[in-house]
Amino acid sequence: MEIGEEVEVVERHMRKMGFRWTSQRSLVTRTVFTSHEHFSAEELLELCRKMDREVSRATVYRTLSMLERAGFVEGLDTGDGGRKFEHVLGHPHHDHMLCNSCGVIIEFFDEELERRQEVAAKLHGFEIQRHSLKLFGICRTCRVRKAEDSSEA
Amino acid sequence: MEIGEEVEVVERHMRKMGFRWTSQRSLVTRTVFTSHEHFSAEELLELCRKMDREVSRATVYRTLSMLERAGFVEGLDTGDGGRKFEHVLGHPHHDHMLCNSCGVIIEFFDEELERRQEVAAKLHGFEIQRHSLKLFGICRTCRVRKAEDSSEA
DNA sequence: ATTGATGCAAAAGATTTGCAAACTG
DNA sequence: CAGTTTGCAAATCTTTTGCATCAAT
Repeated sequence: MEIGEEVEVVERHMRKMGFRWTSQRSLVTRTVFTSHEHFSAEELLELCRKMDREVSRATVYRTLSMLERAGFVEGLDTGDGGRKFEHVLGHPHHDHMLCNSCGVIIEFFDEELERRQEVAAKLHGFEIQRHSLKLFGICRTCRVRKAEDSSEA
Repeated sequence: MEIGEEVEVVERHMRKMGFRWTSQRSLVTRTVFTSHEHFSAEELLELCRKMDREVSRATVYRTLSMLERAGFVEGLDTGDGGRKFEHVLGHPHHDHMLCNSCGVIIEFFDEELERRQEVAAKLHGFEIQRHSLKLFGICRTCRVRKAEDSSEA
């Protein structure tokens, strides 16, 4: 799916929900779908301001939260109090590994993990609406680097 | 393990690490291990102030963060920007289900889930240090209540 | 024209920090 | 005693909100 299409899907959905489609909402939405990395709200604001340095912080925050509630964007707590976001459209579900050393975020998916979560939920009569699985640790690159550092020393 | 013992374990560990053991650190630690629910930093401050209304917010925050870094306390992002904490000593690892309706937090554990996470990590050369799995949805009680509400209506 | 959306600046909530004074080892 | 830790208040950081103005339908 190209970015233009994704933005149109969002626009149609928002209009259907009775929201107005403004140039700001279009800008923020385009920026969200152009960003193929995880971004914080402030980073999104900066990215938007590169296109239009007049957008207000409030509008970016409001639009981001609108996109999140509509399910086009998902928030990800980074474990240290921060939050990152990613777009979801045309981006199948996945979980995350976060490197405590370099901060990189790796996406992964495991069918069996998904299944077992449903099993565990059923056992408690719990109905899953969404889930969040994060593995915190050290990524391959950092492990290699550390191994090298210690052999050099 | 009784609360006194847990506090002693923490005290010994902290002293060994070269930290000083003050009345405030003892108070915060005792409060953390007395709390058998998930608490926010501000709630912990209030609980501590019930024992000693002189403790400062900064000290409670600093001690909490010290306990977290030492691994005696774990933080849990509630998905809406908030953070809750729980003590870990003598409290085996578990994951959480969070009810979006009533806010209750259910703890659960599934051996197979743990195993699969390791498998997924290995596949990416990633070394897990800790993980966080949260299922957001509706708990049994709320589901029953909703079913009743709709049949009454 | 109506009503929702924007921008601003102020407010709010959570946590951190600088520094003098108090306390621990 | 020396070096930590505390308490306070101010500073940060992130996000939200009130309200007058502007714009989409």
